[in-house]
Amino acid sequence: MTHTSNHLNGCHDCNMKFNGFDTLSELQLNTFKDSHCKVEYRKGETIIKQGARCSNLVCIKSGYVKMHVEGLGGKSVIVKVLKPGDFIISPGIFDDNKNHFSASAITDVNTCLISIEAFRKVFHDNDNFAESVLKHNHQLMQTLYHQLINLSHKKMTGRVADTLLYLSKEVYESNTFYTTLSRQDMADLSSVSKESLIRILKDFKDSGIVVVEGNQFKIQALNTLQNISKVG
Amino acid sequence: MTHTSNHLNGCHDCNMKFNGFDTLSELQLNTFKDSHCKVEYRKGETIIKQGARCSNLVCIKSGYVKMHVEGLGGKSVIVKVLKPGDFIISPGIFDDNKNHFSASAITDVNTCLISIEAFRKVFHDNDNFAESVLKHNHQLMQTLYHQLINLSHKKMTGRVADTLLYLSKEVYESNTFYTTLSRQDMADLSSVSKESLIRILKDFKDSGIVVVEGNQFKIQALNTLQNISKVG
DNA sequence: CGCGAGCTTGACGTTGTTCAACTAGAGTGG
DNA sequence: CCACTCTAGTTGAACAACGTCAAGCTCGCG
Repeated sequence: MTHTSNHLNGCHDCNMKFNGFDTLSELQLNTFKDSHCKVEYRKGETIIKQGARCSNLVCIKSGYVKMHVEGLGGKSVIVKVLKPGDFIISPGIFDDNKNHFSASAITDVNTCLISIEAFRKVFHDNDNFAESVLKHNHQLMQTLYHQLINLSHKKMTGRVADTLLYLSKEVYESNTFYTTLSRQDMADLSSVSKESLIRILKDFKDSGIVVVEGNQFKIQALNTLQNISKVG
Repeated sequence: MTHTSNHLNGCHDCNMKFNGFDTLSELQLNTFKDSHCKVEYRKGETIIKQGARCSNLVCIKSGYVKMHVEGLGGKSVIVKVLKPGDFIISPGIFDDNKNHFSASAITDVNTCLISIEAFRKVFHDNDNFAESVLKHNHQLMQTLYHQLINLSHKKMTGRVADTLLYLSKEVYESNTFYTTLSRQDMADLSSVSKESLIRILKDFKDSGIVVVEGNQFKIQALNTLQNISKVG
């Protein structure tokens, strides 16, 4: 053994935090621990690059990460914002071994990287973990369906309202939040141009729906916002 | 046993055809066979209804099925067109047990329905099957990413070109094909209005890129079409 | 103090949806 | 066999939505 139990206590803690890791035996946790790397990314750094070979399962211990798909002409769509406790399984793991999206740090981020081999092994050994993984996948897929509807049927105001609600409910879990996402990021999350996002944010601000102070947001009229999101 | 081996020969054949079913043992195939129902749907019928509880894994033996997400005001997006050999695992199976999309027959369709319990059992018993399922999932997810890019970054002509290429390459596997998708369906697949789809189709026809005769299509200038798709 | 990156605003043109009218084919019932 | 209706497809014109461009602004930082 190259690792002692003591040396890895920190990592043991970090493994335990993730959703779906609860079905793992000591032995399986050790498989992860043996393969893991603790890596810290600075704000702005790319963690996963679309098109590159995928080599790791990325677990986020602290910080926030945007998961985005790069399209034509340098444009991209942000699919999801990840927070501590989330992990990223690249959808190429059992397929073409390539990443089909990118992930970038939007704050400084502490991660625990687990090798694909270790992941594969545990996936095969523990059917309950396999179920967790599939479930995790399905939830991501539901996010994607939701995004599809958003993009194709809602107009800008609805999508921006959705973004604010998403950040408030799912990501920062508070009616008031400070985000490190830039306006461009928020635009990518809503699939509108940066300028349009700004204009709509101003509208919301002028009509007293939200308070905006730079990157500090406060949702004042939750109902109105939810209604805008619903109607489109 | 309520089923004899003889009685189920037809079904044994049908199970064997599906991608990812190759890792199943005789015993596991029997688990599926015991739970299965042969059901025939007529063109236009709903096979899976979004929001309803999911009760089956649907395997398509013959015919074509559109998989679509229903949005606001009766609008919907078609995510994928399924053909013989494909199967549908509802993303709610290990989660909220609900369907997050609908599936409808666009021709008469023969299906083999396998109960979720049987699926769950085999998923847990056979780790290679579990891997197949995850892989299947990942491929679907890649389709969704692709769609996201399409919707947010490409304009109409690019999306319609994409639809034609998709139908030609992935679905009907030929440069000339007859589709049972209506114009509205094709519009939903491209996320444009029916009127816009028709206009663009006319443009393509007038510039000699495709030959359109009702629902019969022939792609003449593949390169041009691919280019339109690429540029957006 | 001046520079640069990100943010904001306005004006403008394109894109694509909506509405309405018209057409063609496929039943349906007298 | 012929109106009659119903649905799907098609076309045109008007309008709204949205992105792009260009300019000015703000704030942190050297």
